[in-house]
This record gives sequence, structure tokens and C-alpha cells, in this order.
Amino acid sequence: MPDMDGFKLLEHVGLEMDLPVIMMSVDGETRRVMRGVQHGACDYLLKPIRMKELRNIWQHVYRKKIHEVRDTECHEGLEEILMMRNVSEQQSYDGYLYCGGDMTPGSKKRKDFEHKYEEKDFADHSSVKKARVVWTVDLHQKFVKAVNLIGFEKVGPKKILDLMNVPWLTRENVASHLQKYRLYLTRLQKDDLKTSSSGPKPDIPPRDAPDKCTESTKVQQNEVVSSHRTPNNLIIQNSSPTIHEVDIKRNASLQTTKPKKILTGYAAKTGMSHPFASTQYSSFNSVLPTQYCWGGGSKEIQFKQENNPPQFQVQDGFFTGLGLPAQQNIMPSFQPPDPVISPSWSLKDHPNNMELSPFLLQGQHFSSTNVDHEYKGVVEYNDQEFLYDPLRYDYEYPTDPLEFSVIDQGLFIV
DNA sequence: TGTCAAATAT
DNA sequence: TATATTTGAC
Repeated sequence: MPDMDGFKLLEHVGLEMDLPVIMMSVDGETRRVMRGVQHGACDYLLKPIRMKELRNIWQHVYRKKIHEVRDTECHEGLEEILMMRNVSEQQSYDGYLYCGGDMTPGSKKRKDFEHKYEEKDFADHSSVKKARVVWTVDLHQKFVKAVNLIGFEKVGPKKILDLMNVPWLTRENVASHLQKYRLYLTRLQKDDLKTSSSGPKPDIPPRDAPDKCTESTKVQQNEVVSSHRTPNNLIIQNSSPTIHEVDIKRNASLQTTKPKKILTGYAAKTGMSHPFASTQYSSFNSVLPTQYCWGGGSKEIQFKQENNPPQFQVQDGFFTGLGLPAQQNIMPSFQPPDPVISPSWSLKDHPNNMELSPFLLQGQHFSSTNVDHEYKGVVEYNDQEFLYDPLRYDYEYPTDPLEFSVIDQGLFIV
């Protein structure tokens, strides 16, 4: 700079642009550092700069904002501050801002807050909260594909992550999901052993699922879905899917002797196991919680198929492929806005009955793709008069209980 | 890098 | 309260 040195520039920036300035130099001589500070530098970093120091620098903006808030005695800039602050600090910060009464400079609360800010935040600046990963069906599918590709024996978070090719996903995210996934498989195995040792019909899931909807969940369910019509079944006509089963437990090396099973039954009945029965639709298979405890009745919805016979896939309690309308992803709440319904549908004509739970509109055209096929269709309801009563828990299962969910057997249908 | 379990968030 | 996800220790 021909006209000024760094210190002069520092003054200019500080005065004219009102920005916090950090000086950098290889020269750490005290006199020089002091001079920088005297000219208004808020920090002085010695080269080479370490990452830790770099991560600190936003604090200067934060601090500046804090002072602005104090100076103006108003909430200007609050939003930025709120965004920047550590979430865990929220209570004390809110206390500071909204405690009412004593907000004068130098009040104890403010001092406490500033103390905290200086002592803690500067030391712990990396505590900005991570966004939580929501394991959507789609994401889980990728996960499962990766796991299958690698093989359960050799699987690890890093390998899965690489294969999934989701840029924002971290190894830790995958590790966490893998952990949950393994727990799920273990649980499956346990349930399986229990079932097979306790009775002659290992394929019949215990009819206790509806009981798992407790009184409190019933109340919640009422609140959430009481106004929705939920006809019961969608029937696929003219369909003859090829069903090929893969027992994931074999993949998981948890059990190798179990005979193959057919996916069948009614997954979406009240309180029964349901693949999307998670707060975020990503649990592997759990009992329908609260608002998802609906279903039942015996009216039918027809599901007319236009093109190819559909093929379906159920992966680890997740439906993939047919049933999920193209532009209609699983909604953030499982609550279907009218007139969307959340029925089950089945392949009644096929000996291997099965049901899925798409959100489908009457007359809605859909298209969906699974591993091998793309297919299209249109939804028709046979009977629109069916009104779901959320308080009624004694719906008859429209078919033999033998056909009950085998979804929690963790089958693939490819 | 993987796993586990505690902590935390939803 | 239950469950999902993150975090940190090992």
C-alpha cells in the first residue's frame, strides 16, 4: 500500500467501515501487537494461522453485536445474535434479554451473561449445533443398498458413506444409523426366536400390536386424525408380481436356517407394525405410534394398474417402489390432509397378499420406480363412505390373521 | 475408523 | 415418555 501502512488502514476500516479487524503478521513482537490493538484491532493472529484461531474469529462479530445490543438498549441485531449463539446458552441469554426490569448497563444479569460469553463461548466456539439428519425412506434405501453391496460382514460406516454418495452426510451419521439398523436386526431375530419357540405358527405375528396403543396414544390419535377418512384397502388389479424374497437376517448373518417367508398381511392396521411408523418415517419397523394408529375397516379402494405389473420391494420394513406417488413424498407429518388418504392396499388376487401404505388421492395418477421397473396407475376408491373412527379399536381384520404382517420379518421382495 | 453408550433433541 | 440422533470415549 503506497499511501498507508497496515495500522493506518486499520484505523480507516475501524472508523469508516465499522468492522472488527483482526491483524495477521509473522511478527509477534509485543510492541507491534500493542500498536495493532491501540489502532483498533480486535485480535492479532500470528502466522502461520492455526485452524483453531481461525475458527475463533467469528466471535469478534458476535461480541460486537453484543455491545451494540447493550448500547442501543434494544433488540436490534438480536436475530443475528440468536442465530450465532450457542443453543445451549439460550436460557441464560433469554434470561438476559427478557428477564424484565433490570436491563440497565452493569446489571448483574448482563454481567453474568457477558462473563459467560467471554469465558465460555470464546473457549468453546465450536459448539454450533449440527442439524439433525432425518433418515428419510429415500436415504435409508440408499443406506440399505450400500450395505447390501458391501455385504453385512464387511460393512462399516465409511464404506457405506462412500457408496451412498450423499455429500452432506457424515461418517458419524451413517455410523449412528448403522447402529440403529443393527439393533433393529437383533430385535428381529429375538422376536423371531420368541415366535418360533412359543408356537407352531412362526409366521403369525402376535396379535398384540393394537394393545400397544395406550390410552394416551389413543387420545393423541383422536386429536390428529379424527377428521380424516381412511378407507381401508387398495387393491391392485391385474397384477401378478414376481416375488423373490431375500431374508435380510441371512444377510446379517444372524440366522441362516430360517425358511423364506412371504410378505403378506396388513401392515397398517391399528397399532400394528408399520414400516413408516416412526416419528420420522425412518425407523426400521416399529409399532405405529400415536397419530399413526389408524386404519381398519373393510371397505376397499381399487387401484387400477395401467402398465406393467408392478414389482415391489420391502426392505427392512421399508416399502420401496410402488405405492409412493411420484411427486408426493412422505409428508413431514404422517397426517394425511384431506382428501389424501392413508390406506393400505393389497394384492388380493395374488396368493401372496401384501399391503403397502401410500398416500393416494382418488383418481390420482402416480408413477413410481423400483429397482427394476417403472410403473404407473390411477387410484380409485370403491367406497368413499367409509369413515374412520379413530376411537374404535376393534376393527375386524378383513382377512385371516394368518395373513398378518410379515413385514417385520424383514423380507425383500424384488 | 468402528463401536458403544451416554447425552441430548425431538 | 419414548425414540432418534449426536457426541465423545475407547
